[in-house]
Amino acid sequence: MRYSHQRKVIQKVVKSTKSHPNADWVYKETRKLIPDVSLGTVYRNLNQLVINGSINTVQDGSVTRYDGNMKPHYHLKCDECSEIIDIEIHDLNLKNIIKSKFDFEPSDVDITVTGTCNKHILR
Amino acid sequence: MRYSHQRKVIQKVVKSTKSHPNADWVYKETRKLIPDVSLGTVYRNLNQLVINGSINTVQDGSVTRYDGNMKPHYHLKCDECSEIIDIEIHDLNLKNIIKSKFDFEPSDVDITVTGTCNKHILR
DNA sequence: TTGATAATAGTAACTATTACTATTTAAATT
DNA sequence: AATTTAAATAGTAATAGTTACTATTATCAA
Repeated sequence: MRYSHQRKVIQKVVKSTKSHPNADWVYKETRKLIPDVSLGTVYRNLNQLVINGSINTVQDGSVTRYDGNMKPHYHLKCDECSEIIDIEIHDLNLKNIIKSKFDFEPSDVDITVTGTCNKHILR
Repeated sequence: MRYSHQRKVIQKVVKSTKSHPNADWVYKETRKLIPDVSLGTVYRNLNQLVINGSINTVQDGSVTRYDGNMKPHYHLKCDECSEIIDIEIHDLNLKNIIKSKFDFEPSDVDITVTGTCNKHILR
């Protein structure tokens, strides 16, 4: 893959936030730095960055969000404010459970817990 | 909600399979039984069946699939054949872990494990 | 410096889904 | 049983998110 300034900026934009932005947000942020970048370029580069392992996706209903956090982690999604929060849980051992119990060779475990985040829990 | 023949048939179609079909498959199957059913009717009724707790959804990338299995369960998705398989794991205790460790009130846990199903594991 | 071709901007097209509207149907009321 | 009412429908248009296309521009190897 050849260098491109647009891709470098798009990667920086995604890595700059923990908000799990969608393509449109990335497009708007990138336009602040490269005013005539096109939406197609943003989509193409987001896909390429995912393929070459620089960023991840989080599926939020039918829209794809992007995640610059490359450490293994899971997601909490608040029903009230739709915020997506990264969490790290180790020793969950889910891959081994699945491998032994279900005759399936796991490559990736995706966990999303929906509920209410601390901003909306009344105390 | 008023009775409708279309909705009854759509529900039966979804409940008749473990294949987690998308709306278009449900539409085609329903047309075999009600030839002039419209795609809009299928979507509207699928959404209503989800709301009233008769069926569930599984998000498969950007397309919504439907699941007649109402027992608590998780999903395995094969990278080779795209098949989605229901699995039951009990005592995973994830809600309690999250509640205690992350200041978040969980309502639902969604787990999808991608990998290779037994049809494609070479032995 | 030049040549090959990957990447781009801008736009059109596509896919999954929802919205709209005149007509039909379920079911409550007479 | 006939009438009324509003929910549900078929058919179609519209929308949102994303991908494809094409002429032009930029990277980078020779």
